[in-house]
Amino acid sequence: MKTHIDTPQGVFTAYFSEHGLAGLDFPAAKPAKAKDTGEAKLPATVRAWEKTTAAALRAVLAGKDPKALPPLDLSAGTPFQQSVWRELLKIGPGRTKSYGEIANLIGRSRAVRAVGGACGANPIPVLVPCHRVLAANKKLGGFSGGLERKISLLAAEGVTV
DNA sequence: CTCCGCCTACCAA
DNA sequence: TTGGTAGGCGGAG
Repeated sequence: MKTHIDTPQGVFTAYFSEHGLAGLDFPAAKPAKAKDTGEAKLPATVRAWEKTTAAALRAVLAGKDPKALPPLDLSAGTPFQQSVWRELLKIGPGRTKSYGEIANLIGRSRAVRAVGGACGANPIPVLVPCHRVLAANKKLGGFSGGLERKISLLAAEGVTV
């Protein structure tokens, strides 16, 4: 199910499955809709997750470490992608790693390019910090959500490239 | 099997 | 330094 989360950077859209947060979308470039009243119908569990998600999201956007994350439902990804995403969760605010380092950490030192693919397939940007992964030369690589966003997120954490 | 990608290391200008 | 490139790997069709 889908809900909207208000942040200083705009309204994000969160998707929840029966297992937890399954996806997150950046605010639409153009303001699609203004309000959402469907939240009143959400099950208590989902509302709790949403609350945690909102707090965590705002924390990261502010460059801080989220105290707690909602349960994440990464089941949509392949085993390889999930291992990459779990590795990304270990990167703290203001810290970065290269695609090659991630590859090493998950035991696929040569699968560098594949790691990039996994990052691009990340369904939960921001909370699963795909933006803290830079190219080998410590330069910006790419970012499916738009390089602008990657730059902003890093800037909020005090990282410049 | 083929094609593509948020990569890299390497080699030629 | 900049630019082109081939290798390597997982995912999608």
